[in-house]
Amino acid sequence: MKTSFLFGKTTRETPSEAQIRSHQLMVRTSMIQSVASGIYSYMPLALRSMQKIEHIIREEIGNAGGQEVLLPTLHPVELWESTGRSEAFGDNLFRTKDRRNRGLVLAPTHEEVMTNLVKFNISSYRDLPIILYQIQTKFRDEPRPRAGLMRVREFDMKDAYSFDINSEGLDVSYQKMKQAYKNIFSRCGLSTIPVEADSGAIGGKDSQEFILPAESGEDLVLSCPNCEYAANVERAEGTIPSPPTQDQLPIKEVATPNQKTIPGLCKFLNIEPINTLKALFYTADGEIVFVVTRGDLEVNEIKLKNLLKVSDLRLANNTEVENKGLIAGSAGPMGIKNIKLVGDSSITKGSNFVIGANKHDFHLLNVNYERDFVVDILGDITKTEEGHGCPSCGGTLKEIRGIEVGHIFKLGTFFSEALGCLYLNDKGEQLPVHMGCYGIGVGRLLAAAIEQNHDDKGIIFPISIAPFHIHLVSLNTEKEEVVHQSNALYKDLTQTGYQVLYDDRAESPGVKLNDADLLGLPIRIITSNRNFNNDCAEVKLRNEKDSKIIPIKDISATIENILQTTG
RNA sequence: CGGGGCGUAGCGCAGUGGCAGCGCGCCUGUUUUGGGAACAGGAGGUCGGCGGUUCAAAUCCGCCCGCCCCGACCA
Repeated sequence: MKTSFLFGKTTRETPSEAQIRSHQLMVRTSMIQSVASGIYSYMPLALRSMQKIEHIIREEIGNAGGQEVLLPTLHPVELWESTGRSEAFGDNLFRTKDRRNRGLVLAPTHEEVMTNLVKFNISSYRDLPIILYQIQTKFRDEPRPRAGLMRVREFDMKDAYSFDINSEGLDVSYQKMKQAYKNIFSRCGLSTIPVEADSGAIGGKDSQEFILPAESGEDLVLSCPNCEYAANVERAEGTIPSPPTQDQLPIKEVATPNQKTIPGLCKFLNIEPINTLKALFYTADGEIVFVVTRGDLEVNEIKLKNLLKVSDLRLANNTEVENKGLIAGSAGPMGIKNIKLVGDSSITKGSNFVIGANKHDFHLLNVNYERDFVVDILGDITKTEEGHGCPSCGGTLKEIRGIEVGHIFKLGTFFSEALGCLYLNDKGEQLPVHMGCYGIGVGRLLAAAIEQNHDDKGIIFPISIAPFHIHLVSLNTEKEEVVHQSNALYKDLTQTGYQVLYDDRAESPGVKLNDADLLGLPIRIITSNRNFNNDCAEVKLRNEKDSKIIPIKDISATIENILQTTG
C-alpha cells in the first residue's frame, strides 16, 4: 500500500476530546473517527489490525473446537423478556420497533438467540458438547461511553458459547477456552493476567477476566506478588487486618459534638478507624437496610448485593434515612429495630468499638459484637484494598489497574432452563444443557494493545497485529533514481509476501520519519539518496533505538530473519 | 442521573458589545530534501441551535442540543 493512496492522513495535533494515549494515537494516525459519543468509524489501518486480531481469534477458538456462526443483530424483544433480561438490561438495551409495531432490540450480547439456535439443533447427549462462536457487532447504550474504543456503544465482539451435558463437561469446555484465551493474547503480543471476577446477576460458579495492566484501565485488580492469586476488586476476598484482642470493657456514652465522620470522630477521641464501627444505609430493592462495617474498611457494594440477593442497590438518600428515624452521623447498630441489620464479618474482629449512639452528637464506647448487639445477616462485604492479606497464600495484596479485554464465564443452566434447551441423556431423561460464555472485544483489544505498546512518539505495534509488517520510507523523492529503486524494492518485498506500507510522498524527511514513528509499524526500511549510492537501505525496528545499513540484496534475508526471531 | 469543563475554519486555539482572527493543515507557483522546510499568492465560517435584550451580539440573558472528564451505572 502506498501512503499516497492510503485513505486517511496523520495529524500533528490531537483533538481535545481524546484524553488517553490509545485514543489520541488512533485519531492522529487516522485509524478511527468519532461519529457520535461512543460510536466510531474504523478506517483502513484500524480495520487491518482488527482483522488480524480476528484471524488469531478464529484460529485459536477453532483449535479449541469452536465453530463459527453468524447470528442476527435484531432480536424480537419477546426473546429477551423470556429470560427476564429485557428488564435486567433496562436502559442499556437499544430498543426499536418494526413497521408492524413489533418490539425489537439491537443485541448487546447473544446468549438468548444462541441458546435458541442450539435448542432446535440438538436432542441427545450424543450431540454434545458444542462450542459455537461469532464475531458480531453489539449494541449497548452505555451510560457513559469513554476513552476512545475502551467503552463504546457499538462494538465488535467475539462471543463464544459452550454447551455441555453437565458441569463436569462445562469445566472441560471452560478450561479449553481459557487456554485459547491465553494463546490469543500472547499471540497478539500482549501480556494479560487472568483474574477472578464477579459473576454478576446471572450467577454461575466461575468467572474470570483477562486484564491487561494499564494506568488508564477501568478495572482494579488485587494481585498477590507471591502466588497466582489475582481478583477483580468486585470479587477479591483479601484477609483484613485484625487488631489485638482486649478485655471487653463496660459501655460508656460520650458527647461527640459535630463529629459525623469517621476521621473527625477518630481525631476527636484520639483513636484509630479500626477501633470504630461505621453505619451506612442502603436501599436494596426498595427496602432500607442498615449496614455496619469496621471503620477502617469500605463496603464492596457488589458483595453486599450478592449477600442480600437483590438486583437494585444504592445508598439511601437523606429523606429515606430520616423517615426511618435513623440519625446519620450518630447511627449505631445497638437498639435498632424494624430495619434489616447487615454486618461485615470485620465487626467480629476487634473489641471495644466506638459506635453511634442513635442520638445526635453522642457515641458509645466499648461496644462488642454479640455481647451488645447482633446483626440479621453477617458476611464478607468488605472492599479488599492494597495491603490486605492474600486469601490463598497470606502474602500482601497489591493493586493493579487494568483493562478487561476478555471475560470467560460459567453460565450453568440459567438460559437453557429459561429457553428449554434440553437434551436426553442415556437413561432417556430430559435435562438442561450446561452453558459457558466467552467474550473478547476486538476494538477494545486493539486500543488496549496500543495502551500497552507506545512511547512518546507513537505506537509500537506488536508485529502480529500491526496493520503492515514493514514501513518502507523513501526519502529524497526528488531524485528519480531513488524513486525508481524504492519502487523496485517495494515491488520486491510485496511479491515476497510482506505487507508493506510504502511512504512514497514528496514530503520532507522529518515529516515522513515522524509519521513512521507515530504509526509504529514494527520494521522500518529507509531508502535515500545516500543509501542507494552504496546500494544499501537502512533497516530499523520500531522498538529498537539503532538502525542497520543493509545491502539491498540482503534486505529480504534480513527481514526474514527478523520475522523468524520476533515471531 | 449528579458534579465539572467545553462548543469560533479540517485540527489546535485567541477573541467581554462595534469589520471574524492566529498557528497548523489545505490549494497554486518557485526554491528546498536525513527528524514536523522557506517565500509569495489563495481557498475555507449559518461563531452548536432557537428565542430574548440592544442602534448593534461570537460576546449579555433564557431554553435546548452536542462533546469530554469525575462519579453513579456497566455480563
